[in-house]
Amino acid sequence: MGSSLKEIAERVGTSTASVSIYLNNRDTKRVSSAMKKKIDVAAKELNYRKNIFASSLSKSESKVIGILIPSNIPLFKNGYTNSLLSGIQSSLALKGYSLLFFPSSASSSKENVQEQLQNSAGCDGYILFSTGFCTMEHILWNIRELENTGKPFVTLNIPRVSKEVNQIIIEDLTSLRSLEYLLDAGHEKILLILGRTNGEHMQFILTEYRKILKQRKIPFDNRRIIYGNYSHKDTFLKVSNFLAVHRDISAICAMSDLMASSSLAAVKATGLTVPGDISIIGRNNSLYSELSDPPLSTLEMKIEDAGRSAADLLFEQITNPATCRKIFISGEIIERQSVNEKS
Amino acid sequence: MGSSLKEIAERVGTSTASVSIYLNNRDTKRVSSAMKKKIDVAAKELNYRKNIFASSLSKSESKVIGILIPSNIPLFKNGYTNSLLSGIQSSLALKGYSLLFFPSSASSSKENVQEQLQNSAGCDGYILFSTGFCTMEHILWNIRELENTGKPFVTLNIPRVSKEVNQIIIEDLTSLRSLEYLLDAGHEKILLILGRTNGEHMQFILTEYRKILKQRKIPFDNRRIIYGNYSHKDTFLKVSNFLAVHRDISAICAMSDLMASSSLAAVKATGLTVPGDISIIGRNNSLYSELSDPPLSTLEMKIEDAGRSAADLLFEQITNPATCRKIFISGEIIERQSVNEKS
DNA sequence: TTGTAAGCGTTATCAG
DNA sequence: CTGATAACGCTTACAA
Repeated sequence: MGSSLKEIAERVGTSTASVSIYLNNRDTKRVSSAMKKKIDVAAKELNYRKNIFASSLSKSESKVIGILIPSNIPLFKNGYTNSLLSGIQSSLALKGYSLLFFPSSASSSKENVQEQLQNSAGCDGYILFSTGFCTMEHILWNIRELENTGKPFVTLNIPRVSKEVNQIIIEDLTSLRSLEYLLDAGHEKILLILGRTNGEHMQFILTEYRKILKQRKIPFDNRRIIYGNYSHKDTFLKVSNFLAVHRDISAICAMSDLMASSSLAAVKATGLTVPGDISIIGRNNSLYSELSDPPLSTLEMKIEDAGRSAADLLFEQITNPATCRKIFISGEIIERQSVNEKS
Repeated sequence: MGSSLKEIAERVGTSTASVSIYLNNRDTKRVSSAMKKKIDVAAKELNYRKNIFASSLSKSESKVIGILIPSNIPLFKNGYTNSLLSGIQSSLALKGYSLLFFPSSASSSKENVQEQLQNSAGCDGYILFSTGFCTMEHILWNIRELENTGKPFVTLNIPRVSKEVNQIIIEDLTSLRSLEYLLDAGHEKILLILGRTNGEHMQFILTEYRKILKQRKIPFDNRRIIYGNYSHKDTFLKVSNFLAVHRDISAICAMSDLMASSSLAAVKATGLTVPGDISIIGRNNSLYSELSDPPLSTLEMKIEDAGRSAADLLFEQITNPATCRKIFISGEIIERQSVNEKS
């Protein structure tokens, strides 16, 4: 039952100072070994456990990292975000840090982060996420809020920002490397499957898309873009509808493995074969791509590495504050059996 | 920069008490509206944010729930655990609770929880997970540790325990309902694909397995059990090897959708068809089962519901401590296109 | 080797 | 309406 240092001290007849010091450093010379034993016994009997709030307050160091996610949709549902988190946690846990996830009920991504930050003072640092829903304006606002805390923080999953902030930049977040891979394989008529119509990420990708087409002198055709909402059903339906009308494409480039899988299902359903008639490439190297029949080639984005890097960078800034850094994570194409050379 | 109530109070010429009370209740009558405005200005200028550690210490209430996971392998990697967490978070966030994940470096599940608990006093409650790796002995030990904290807690993902503890019992964790479904469809020679050889869950399932076979007067055949380690490669390999020798089975019952998908791939690779030659059923109703070709029938376990229930029960125990409760979550079979009636 | 006491930032009580 | 002040439980000088 919530015992305190004071209770232990009283029981063994010493000061809280001695108890605290011993419990935090069993090798201390400050406490006699007789007293050490007594403390051990009392601590066990009283079920002593350190109060993290008292300790953090006293030390002005909490070993707690606040995770700020600008959305109030349920956490831990998105495979992509989970990989990021997994990377973060695996690295930070080694260094003895806990992770704190705040509640939020606001509706905009801006207010969400603000709300989470409201009761967060005392954390040793923060990691700021962004999602596909965020606009650049909100992202910058959130960064400003975070700067005002005076605590170290790093941003993750956000397109490159000119501001002087610690950033892990997942290059392929805004690249179309997988599209270029198809292009290099000789495909020209390609169906592009994006996630959502809104959000900053997709804007970057669209810009990139036009740039690539221009470079290769391929006309831009609005009809060859589909928004699959990262949903199996949506993607399946939209690709099916597309194929019912347009059979002239030779490849599909999807911005997630899930949507690639769904496209695969749609292609098969129309009687076409992969990669015989249509080549498909996904993104993420998630299990979906590996389990598909045929296994899908994909753009592995090194998401977990990104999470780990974020943690490492944050740790660096906490222990030894230095000038801001931007770290780039670049992925690679995983070749499996869903892409053919186009002759 | 970490400003405090005191700074605000000094700047506007009042006491910390007034500032605190106003900031926690904007409608208070204690503070004059003139003073309210001044406080607002100062709070904004100084970037005031409440220190969660000081506040929690003072109130003896933190609005923080500790999540105890008896393993130090990276979190957020397992789809099953993530669903549980998602359910928990979605419910607890509504009630204003934060989630705290502690680091741990120990090797045994018992020491892990102990370590996490060590610095955890001050949380308002705990949720104790168990994994397939835990033995019953460790689980019970962990529960005892938790009882010693005197704080409310609920256990999740643990087989039913006779002790008086709050428990969310996921019935299908230890059921073989999907196997019975195949049996009911007329299949008798069934390949059972379990996860791991160790851990308490699988022991329960094995016991259940023998019981069911006995009831139906089907001989137990050790060779018809494969351990897929929840791994695609392992499962694919082992099922392939199995089929190379034994072609007499008519169905496969896998304890995860992933392993079901992998089995499907293996079956197809040998030239057999699903469900023509072999029926397959998975477990979890994850996207894997939906995306497979053909889509796999599966046992939906209502994992997220379990997480939500855990959160709700914990909240109930925090706000209005009562006698312990055990809540049962039962799943249902999702019928898709991978199971045929065996004539 | 040990005890005393100040302080961490909030909240809550109580007297005005 | 308001200001002192004593908690909350722990850490850390500083003294002894």
